[in-house]
This record gives sequence, C-alpha cells and structure tokens, in this order.
Amino acid sequence: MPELPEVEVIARALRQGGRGASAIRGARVRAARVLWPRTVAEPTPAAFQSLWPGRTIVDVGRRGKFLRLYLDDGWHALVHLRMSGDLVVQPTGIALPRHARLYLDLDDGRRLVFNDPRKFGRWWLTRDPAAVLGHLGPEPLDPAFTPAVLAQRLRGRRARIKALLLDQRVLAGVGNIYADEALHRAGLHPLRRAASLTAAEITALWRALRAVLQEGIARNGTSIDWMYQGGAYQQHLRVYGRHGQVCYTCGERIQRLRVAQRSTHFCPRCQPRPAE
DNA sequence: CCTGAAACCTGTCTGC
DNA sequence: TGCAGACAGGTTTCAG
Repeated sequence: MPELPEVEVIARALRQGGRGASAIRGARVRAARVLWPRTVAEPTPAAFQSLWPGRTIVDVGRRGKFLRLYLDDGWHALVHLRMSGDLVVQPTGIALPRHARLYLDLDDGRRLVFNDPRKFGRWWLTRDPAAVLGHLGPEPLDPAFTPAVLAQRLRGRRARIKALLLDQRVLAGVGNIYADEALHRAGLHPLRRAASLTAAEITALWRALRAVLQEGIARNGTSIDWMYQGGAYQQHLRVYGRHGQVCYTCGERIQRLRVAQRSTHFCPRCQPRPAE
C-alpha cells in the first residue's frame, strides 16, 4: 500500500492533523497493547508494552517508508506499514478495526490503532534508530539529493534500473508504483542496466522521480483506504495497473512484465527496450 | 554483485 | 454457485 508519498501524508496528518485525522503530536501514552506479537520487531512484545506508559510523542516524521515517532528521553518508535499497514486514531470506546494488530491508548481518551490485514507491518521501539534506518539511501525529495547523487548511487551497477529503484539502500522511499511511473516519465525501459544510463538519462530519471513523488504527496497518495481522505493520485497513474490500455502519451498499449519479482508496467514505444 | 525463489499473511478478483 | 489460482502498494533470506 504505502510508498514514500503515502507515508508522508500519514506523518503529516499525525503531526498536524487535517482531513479528519487528529494530530497525536504532544500526546502522552497511557498504555500499549500488542495483539499480534510478530508486529513488534524490537524489543519483545512484553517489553514493548511495559516501556510505553508515560511516554510522550514529541513529534512525528518520516524516513524512506518508515514512520518515525520521536518520544521523550531519546526513545524512538519506528513503524513500517509494508503492504497493508494503516494507522487510525479513534476514541478508546469504539470497536477496533477488523485487523488491529497493536494499539496505544493516549491520556486524552484517544487510541492510535495499527491495522494491518496481511500482518507484514513492523514496529520498533528503540533508543538507537540508526540501527534500523542506517542502511537507507538518500531521501529523494531532500535538497541534497541531486542528479550527481543519483549518478553516484547507480555508478558501476549492472542490475536493471527498476530493481535498483526498489532497493532501499540505493534510494529510500520508492516502491513499485512510483518506480514504474518515474521510469515511464523518464522514457526509460525498466530492464535497462543502470550502468548504461547516460548523464542526460540519469538527470531525466532524477527529475521524474521527484515529480511523481511530489505529485503523489500533493494528491494525498495513491491509496484510497485509510484514515485521511486521500488517494487521488490513483486517477493520475500513467502506466501502473494499466496493462492492455492505451498510453496517454503515444497511444501504444501498455505492457506488463516481471522484474525483480514485481509486476512492471511500461509503454513499449515511450520506453524502448534495450538492445542487449 | 546479481537474479530468482521462497517466506511472511489475508483479502479480492477472475476464470472455469 | 463453488473453487482453484493469480495477484496485491514490501522486505528478508537463501541458493546458485
């Protein structure tokens, strides 16, 4: 479900409210309850529950696809939504969502619920967030992320460009949807070897990545099924999920293939296949 | 270093 | 209608 834009929209809603989601910044946690033990990656579920009471959520941020809760005393909660995770703020009194895996009860009577049908999502509660986030590549929307940085990350890599865009060590936050959209916008075939890209092509890819991610955020993400009323980007996808349909740019039929075990959508005319 | 397969899970949709 | 199979926005681990 969530890639960088979706996680960013959730982080903003939790930080400052809006779109019906109430902010949790500044809230104090009364208790934590783990309903599916494997949801907690660190520490043990029992320790997780006993460490929460009394802690304040000082701020909310994002790093790659990780949601980051800054707590007092140097503690951090890191949340990865993986495929189907979702965060909901609701009154303590009402019924939990169907796939609630963990929740935090706040002093003010609200409850932050982690709902996750497929159970892939993970939480960490730690004083050493770098141990979890340290391997991540640069933030694509950070001013420090320039075409030169992207070129350096791809230098000497013979893997297919699509696979590298999905590799969080190369670049943090891009997932299957935005990778396909960016490659189409840049006119690059997903099977191109990274090392074969020219400087101009890397710059085009850099521009395309930033554009699709920013547009995703501006439209509140691609998904439609969580707390904030988002998801408008879904109507703006140019290749993802459109195989068999007509390319808006050139009229050719969008095709689909498998790259790095992921469905990959592209336009055979806009994104010419490498000679190789 | 690179690729592919499998595993972790549940829900939904498609085709027969 | 029923049921098998494919597929899903992610990541880790392992084999070759």
